[in-house]
Amino acid sequence: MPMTPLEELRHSCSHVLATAVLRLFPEAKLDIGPPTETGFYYDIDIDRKLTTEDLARIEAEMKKVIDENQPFLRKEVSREEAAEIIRKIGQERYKLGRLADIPAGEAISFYQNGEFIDLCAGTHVRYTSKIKAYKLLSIAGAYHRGDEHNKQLQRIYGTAFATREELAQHLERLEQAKQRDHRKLGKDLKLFVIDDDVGQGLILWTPAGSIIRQELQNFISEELRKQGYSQVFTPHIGKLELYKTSGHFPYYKESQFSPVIENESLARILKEGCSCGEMMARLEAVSGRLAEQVNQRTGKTTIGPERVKPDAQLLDGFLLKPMNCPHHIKIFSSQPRSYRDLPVRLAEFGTVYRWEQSGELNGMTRVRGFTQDDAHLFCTEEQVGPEMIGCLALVKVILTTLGMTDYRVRVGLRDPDSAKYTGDPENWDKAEAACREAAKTLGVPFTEEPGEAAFYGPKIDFVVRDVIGREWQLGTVQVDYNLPARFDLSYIGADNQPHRPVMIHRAPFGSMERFCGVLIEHFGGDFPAWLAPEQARLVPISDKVNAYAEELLALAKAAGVRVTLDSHSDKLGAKIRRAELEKVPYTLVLGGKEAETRSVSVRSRSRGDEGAMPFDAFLERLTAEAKTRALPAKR
RNA sequence: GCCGGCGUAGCUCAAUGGCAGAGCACCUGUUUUGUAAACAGGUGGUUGCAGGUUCGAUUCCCGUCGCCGGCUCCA
Repeated sequence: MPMTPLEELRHSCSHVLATAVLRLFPEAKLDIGPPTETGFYYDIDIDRKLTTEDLARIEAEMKKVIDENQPFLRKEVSREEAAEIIRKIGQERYKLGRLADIPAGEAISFYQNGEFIDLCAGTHVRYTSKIKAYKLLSIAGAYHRGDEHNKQLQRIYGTAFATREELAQHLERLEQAKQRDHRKLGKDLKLFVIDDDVGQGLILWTPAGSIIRQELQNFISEELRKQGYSQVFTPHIGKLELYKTSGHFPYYKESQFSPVIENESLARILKEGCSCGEMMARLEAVSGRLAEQVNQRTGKTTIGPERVKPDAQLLDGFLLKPMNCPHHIKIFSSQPRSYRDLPVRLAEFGTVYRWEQSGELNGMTRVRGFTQDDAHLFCTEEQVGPEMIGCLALVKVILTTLGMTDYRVRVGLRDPDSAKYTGDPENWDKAEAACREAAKTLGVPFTEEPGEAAFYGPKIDFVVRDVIGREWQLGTVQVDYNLPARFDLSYIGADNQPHRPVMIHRAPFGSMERFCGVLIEHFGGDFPAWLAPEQARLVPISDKVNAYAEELLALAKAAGVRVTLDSHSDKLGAKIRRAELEKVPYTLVLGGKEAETRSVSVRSRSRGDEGAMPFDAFLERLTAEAKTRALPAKR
């Protein structure tokens, strides 16, 4: 694929970067330096730690390279010549491997600018002087070939644009992004906190944030009722046995909190003096009975003999649930089901816990405990298609209501070359076809991506692009033929024979935490009235009208409005400013005039001063706005 | 988990190998205000935590915890 002019510019800039680095640090070994969506980087292996001061030096050296106006010259060579050049310039360490990656028959080329020559498919701008606006941004560690078993190189990130104005705009956008970062706004607006004493990645929802979450949950619950879902509640833990049956433990052991071992089991193994290794082995082992059952239901050796131990050695314990499905499955299987009962749709705001690596945690968007707006649908083969469509429609309604219209849909299919998938290929074909058909009904562009499926079935993900261009995987709908077999689920069909239901997992928001995080940034804290923790603020201009203000406060509260009264002795301007900074949608100014006419002067955060109106009329307007879940008017 | 950077008042940020400071917020008083900051005073700190070097460490060193930017990962 040919590079766009901007990619070409950035790629050239990364060569200039490498040129400068080699001038300053001739011993540096280079790996690769491609353009990215917003800039470029170059991965460099060098013994000294690069610092931000080094960045400034490198940037200064880059300016010289650019001022030298070096032409970029392309040279096509044979594989042998290429290896020879790489050896000559002392860059064997990574470049020989990169050379080996080039498939036979493809052209092998070098690009040279000044003294610097690099194995590179191109393309480049003609002269280094074409690079007019660039900036080095940061240094980061990056594993060679993205594999954590390889050496970690130092990656220098930078960006470049065609003009200085565009570069300045880009840097300005980065600054704006920082201003609407949910971690900053979450602190400023007191939406959530994370406390070390509670734990990393564990969100404490403060009163204000809880209102937003509760409103979202109310919203989604309303939609679920319309669509025939049943609400359920299940506990935060489940026995290890349950997750051994489902296959989550120990298969995903690395990303789970350690199990809680029952006191009796713990006492027994302490008495036996078991090592930690032996303890883990016993925890992960299953009974012969379970192995036999699961293997029979799934029709293959899902649980190998090495994991089977005598019953007397097994340890009992509980797992903080990493998923809600096993609990919902147990509700489904708690009574006989007829085909007439299907589909059974069980929904829960279910909190799950996963052991994310510490370096991965990020505000509300990557956490260790989170609440999925989860549901599991148990249906017949024939119902998979229509149910999928229903799920997708739900996600669409939600995103539209919130004004999140910039999203794409990804149909995750199995990777034909991988053996990690469970279930028989026939079912996979059917499920993939159902996903594809359902996606078509959305009227939104979608991509099919092999390798993106879950191990138990294909899925449809909604990838939302936020205001500053980042993509977030939020809503997801997944088809599952695996768990119904592992749990031996059945329903009685019209033929009076047992049949295996199909499960659909779906979560329109994904998790409340991530979704709220993205939503905070989406609105930049300016929530629509229905979500705003504080919907209106009464601002008396002097304490002469405090009594009137108190009266309105009581009336508004009685009408269900989230309202406060600012009775500080500040001047009006200061109160307005405070309300603006706290992003309250409506500020109601009260003075003598208003008190006489039982009115309020309305200042809308999105539209400014709107003049006076009767208080009752305002209440009606706000209530309607919240009820219809209207989006804030554009400024 | 890995690489790098950073941890000073509730927030934003100063400062120094020698008594830790400002603005905002908060409290008190004065002011009674008409659409983005009235005035004055006051409270607030084991400088993330734990060691070491030193007469003396917030500053230098080691460890640890956390945060930030990446990498890896995300059923």
